[in-house]
Amino acid sequence: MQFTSFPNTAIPYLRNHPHCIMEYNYREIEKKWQKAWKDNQTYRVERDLSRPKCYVLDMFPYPSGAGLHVGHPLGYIASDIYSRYKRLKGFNVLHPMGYDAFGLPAEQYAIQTGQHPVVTTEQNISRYREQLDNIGFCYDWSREVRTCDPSYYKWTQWIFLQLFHSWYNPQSDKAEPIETLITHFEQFGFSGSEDRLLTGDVEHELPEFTAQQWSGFSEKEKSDVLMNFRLAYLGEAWVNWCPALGTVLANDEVKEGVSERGGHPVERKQMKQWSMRITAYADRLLNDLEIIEWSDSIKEHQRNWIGRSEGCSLYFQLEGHHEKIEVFTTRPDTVFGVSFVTLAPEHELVASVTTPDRQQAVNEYVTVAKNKTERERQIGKTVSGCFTGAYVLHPFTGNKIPVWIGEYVLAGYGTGAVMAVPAHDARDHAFARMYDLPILQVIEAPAGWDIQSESWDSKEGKCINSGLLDGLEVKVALTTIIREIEQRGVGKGKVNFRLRDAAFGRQRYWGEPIPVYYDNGIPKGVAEQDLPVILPEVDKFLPTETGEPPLARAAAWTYHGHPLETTTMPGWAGSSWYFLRYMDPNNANAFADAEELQYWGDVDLYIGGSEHATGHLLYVRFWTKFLHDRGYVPVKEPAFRLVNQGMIQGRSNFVYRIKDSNTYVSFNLRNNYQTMPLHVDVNIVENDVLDIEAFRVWRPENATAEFVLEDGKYICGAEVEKMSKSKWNVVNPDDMIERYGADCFRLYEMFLGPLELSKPWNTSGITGTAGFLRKFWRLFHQGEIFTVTESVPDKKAYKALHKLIKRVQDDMERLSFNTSVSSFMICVNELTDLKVNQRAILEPLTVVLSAFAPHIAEELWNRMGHTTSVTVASFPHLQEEYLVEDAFAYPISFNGKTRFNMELALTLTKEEVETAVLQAEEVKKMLDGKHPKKVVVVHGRIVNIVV
RNA sequence: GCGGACGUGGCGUAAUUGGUAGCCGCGCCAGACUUAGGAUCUGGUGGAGCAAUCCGUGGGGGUUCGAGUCCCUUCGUCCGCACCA
Repeated sequence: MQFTSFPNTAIPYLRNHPHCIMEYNYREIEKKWQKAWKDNQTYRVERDLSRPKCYVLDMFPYPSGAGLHVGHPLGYIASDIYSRYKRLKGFNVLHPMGYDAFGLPAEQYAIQTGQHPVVTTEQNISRYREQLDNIGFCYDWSREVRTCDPSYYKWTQWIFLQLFHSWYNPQSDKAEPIETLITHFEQFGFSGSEDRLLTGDVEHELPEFTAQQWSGFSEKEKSDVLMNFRLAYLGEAWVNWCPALGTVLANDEVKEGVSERGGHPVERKQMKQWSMRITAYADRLLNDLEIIEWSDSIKEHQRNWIGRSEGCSLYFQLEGHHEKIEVFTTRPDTVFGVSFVTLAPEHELVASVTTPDRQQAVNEYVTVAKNKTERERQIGKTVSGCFTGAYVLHPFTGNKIPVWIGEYVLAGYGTGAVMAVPAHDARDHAFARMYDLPILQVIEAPAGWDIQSESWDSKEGKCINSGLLDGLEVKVALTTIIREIEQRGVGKGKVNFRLRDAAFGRQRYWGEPIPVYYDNGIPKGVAEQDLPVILPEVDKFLPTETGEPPLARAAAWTYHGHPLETTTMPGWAGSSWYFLRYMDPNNANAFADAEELQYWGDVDLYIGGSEHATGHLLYVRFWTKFLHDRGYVPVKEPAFRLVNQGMIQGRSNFVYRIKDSNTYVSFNLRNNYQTMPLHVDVNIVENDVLDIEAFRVWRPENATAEFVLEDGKYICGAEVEKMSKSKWNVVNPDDMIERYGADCFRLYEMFLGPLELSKPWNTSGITGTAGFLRKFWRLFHQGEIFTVTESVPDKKAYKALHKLIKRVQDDMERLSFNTSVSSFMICVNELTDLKVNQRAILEPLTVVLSAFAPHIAEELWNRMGHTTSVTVASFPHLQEEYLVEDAFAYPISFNGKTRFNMELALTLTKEEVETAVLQAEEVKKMLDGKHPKKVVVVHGRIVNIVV
């Protein structure tokens, strides 16, 4: 373990002047030790093969202009405590922090003010750092990373190039260099859409070619073919276009049809676009959820987002055309119930299959449907559709089946076409009812079920009217029909995913440049040795007059004379691998050294918000798996254990003004008047009592305010809302620390409740933890004098201490921080009652507390004569013998109801306890001469007498 | 609609394997010290009742000697996803 020696100046501070600070002066103590830790680089961490590693990571923040409120540090405090605990337990703990510094808000601000995002980002970062430093975290700041730093994004670009130069081989089930694919083409060519090489989101047709044809292709043709396989690729894609932000957004950046940042409308648009083939990893992303310890809710979100469904594709031959319509269905067992086929309005066959007489109606319908935004489509859930005039032939019966267009069919899922079975699908049913299409029952429904008025969607029942399937249960029918479909060559068993490839290009300035240039229209990766491609200066952070992204404004935005890509990477690029950079943050030759990667491995504990469930947490898993496939990192998953801290909500306070007056009525009297509730700054309210003087100066118009009081006080109303400026309920950690100290603040945040739970912030409770720290401090002082004795403590004192040690150990593994804080309180209460001031108790107690309240612990540790930091102490060894009891007050219950307690030696056996209990006077009285039916004795727990 | 989380005093919460429900803290009540208290310290505090006692973990049912904890059912709150074929 690294030995941290303290400067000599710190030592006489205490021993020579033991009485110089008599009361707990947190301001002085905290400032002093924060400086000492910094000067001594106490939290610096190096690879150390002699000790087990532990990697504790916080999701790094986006440094916004608003700074931190009390909700933000919750997870940081938890991870800090855990890190300190693990250090005391002998682990070499990597606990870094950095900034996710590229992103939209800084750029929007830049557009409004002309201020360069570098400047505002820098300012926001220093503000964040100041606030973080106040709390006394044990981050190794020498490892800080910023995603906007060229020495960092050089490697983000490098990883992009690896993705660009790789493809996913379904045979080896991993990513490989694109060269292995080229070799394959050179030898075997490509056998078209049935080729097993196609993976992920490659649904569109890629014509087959022979090896010979391949070698005859031009460079451009080869590039176009390979683009269908690269893991980072440029392709036509339906994207979420946000006109207000002037950029494309990924699916997870769109919530309810509007942009997550700013709430602007988003529309579907087909664009040439850089994308990430995350769909190639869909199965592994799903399956490996089994091997990681993440919360059920996050895993469920990811499963939901990936959306795996098993079924089959099925071709319907168009009558009078040589084309077929391919549908995807999870219910091929209902194929005999198909009464029409529905295409998405965007489906590519719509134009060619529509008959002349239907042309006008179809055109009108498609135009209306296409122009609707996603949001409008979601809101207007009315059934709508249009007949194309075309027919397909049923693959089994040969019957003619009409082809319709329906808005309820999504272009982006499956093949954009469905076989409609109205009898067994509620959506098809609604459509059929609307347009009076036949409803053919093919699965038995419960007796009395009217299939004409409601569909039977359940996967239960026997097949009827289904030829070869008749009499089979659904589950059996499914496998039977898929086999049959494949034998007839009309389709094949298939797994479909909801997950789409991720849009990667952003038409914005403040992001990593994509290291690609165009050589005669052929996209090529910038050479590794030329990285990083530095973000250029531009005159304005706006698109060009011709609508090109801001980077097109940069002078000489070229690479060896070729134009460079003008879109930039999305916010999630830099955060998809930062956990790796922390292991070796200053490496100029690699994103991280292989030995560092090997030593630190994966993140042991990752703490962050659940809002990243389907964005960051999916992408970081994807990139990790990719880098693993290509042999760059040893781990398959970035984080073994993930915990989502709950949100801290605001607790707003209200005052009640009488209408058209400047008079305010106290809460319980408000209904006697016509009043209007108004938010009042929670910082001038304590325990719901308004500080009237502060209120008068809060706003000029309040100077003359009058009050209707109750019991001489003005009581405010309260409500739990989101913490936000406009609601005047923001509580700033700096204010809390100024008033109560960082240690107190840390304890209180943890004391609020379980880490994962969302809860409102209520400042009143903090006096409890403040009182605890004073009480703790008083254990070490007699009046004004620091007094810790060498005498031998009472057994009871040892018991109190070891009870605490046991609790904290257990709690740390469960991440139950709130119960630990309460155990500290119990312990200090007990030690105070016992008047304990012995070193043998107080020293280990200080070490245990140091993980939670490091400043006060360091100070007292120092006062006890130590010249090294408490952070390099060892967690006290639990001695169970102090916890052993020789007697136990058995609760004696009758029929499960406890009546009284009986103190009995724990050496007594079950039988002896039973005898002793039955002889007791109280028991005889309760039994009133009757014989107990049964006596249950649980040793050391309870006695239950059944009468 | 589907999925997840959760319902315990006035409030935040605790109860580790099914074994004394309400630990710890806030608030509240009383007292001490004080010119004063939004300071500090001490004691009390689930509800009803003078009391013995009774009731009590959203509601109902079940398993068990024993259920806050397990099972079924129902209601409510929060969070996801949502025409995903």
